[in-house]
Amino acid sequence: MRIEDEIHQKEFKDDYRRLLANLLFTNNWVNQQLMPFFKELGLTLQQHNVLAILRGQHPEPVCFGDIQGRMVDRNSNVTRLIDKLIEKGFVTRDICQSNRRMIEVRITPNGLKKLQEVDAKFPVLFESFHNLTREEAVLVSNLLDKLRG
Amino acid sequence: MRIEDEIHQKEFKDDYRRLLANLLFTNNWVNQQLMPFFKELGLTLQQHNVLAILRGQHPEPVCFGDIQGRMVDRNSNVTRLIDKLIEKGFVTRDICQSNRRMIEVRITPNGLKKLQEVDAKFPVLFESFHNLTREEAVLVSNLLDKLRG
DNA sequence: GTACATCATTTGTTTATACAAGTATAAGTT
DNA sequence: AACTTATACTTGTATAAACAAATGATGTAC
Repeated sequence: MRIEDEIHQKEFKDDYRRLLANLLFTNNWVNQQLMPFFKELGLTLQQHNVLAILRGQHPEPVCFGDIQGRMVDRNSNVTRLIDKLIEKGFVTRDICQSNRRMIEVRITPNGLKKLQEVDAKFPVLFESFHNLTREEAVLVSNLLDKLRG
Repeated sequence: MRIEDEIHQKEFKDDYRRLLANLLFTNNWVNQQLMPFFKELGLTLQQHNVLAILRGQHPEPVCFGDIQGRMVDRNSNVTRLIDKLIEKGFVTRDICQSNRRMIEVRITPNGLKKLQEVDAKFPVLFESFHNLTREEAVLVSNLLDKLRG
């Protein structure tokens, strides 16, 4: 469905403004599919992002700064995210002995199990993305890279 | 800059997951340019969106439902957005006489002036968008339309 | 015209975001 | 060693998002 129809706007002043509206609108659209998906699994999008980062380094620990630098949403407050994940038993935190300012975060077996649960249900989540061919997905992704400069 | 480098991830499992990460990341990137821009002008992104919708119908009023349906971010609480805009003197609200459940919202001269102020500074905001050619902007926009189905 | 469903907006509550300021450790300087 | 600066994380706070429930006006069925 064209963005003009989605937001009941006849036309945009130029193609760049149309793209801006489309990006923001599409992001909301994506989020509204992601949020209930992750909620059902007892995670938020950001919490899942952190777990995936930790699994990527497992069994090595990751410190807060590295987590932040690898997160899709850079504005997340890592301290509070990790607090939540500890509550749920998905990660552990320890003071790094070589630099006591840093915190070593590790994913637990329970955290890994939760990620497998997420992975098992991923195909459902990605159904809508297959409205684009693989080639188109690559094309959009590369153009977004170009947009950011 | 490639999304892989932005979030320090070597590779993605598939092109669709890469696109998902790229969409979310790019949206955050866009927002971090938009937010300070609008903040400096005393508006939020959603408040500006409402004002632009009202200007589109001016001098006709717009009711809450129509505002919601035209907003880029559908989750916004229109009641509270309008409250803020009234505080700032940019809109007025009146009960619709033909259907007293509805609220007629109108943009004020001050609201129009604020929008002109925004428009005057828009070119700066859109500089980064010109990393894409007009053709590329159209292409991405159309592919996003296709993605949503 | 009373009862019931629907519609348009409002309010409440919980959680998350944005941003600034604070604390503790480490590293560099004189 | 004392002093400054930078680093890595924490805390506080004000605002906004998400979601459910409530209010009040209108339309519809009987």
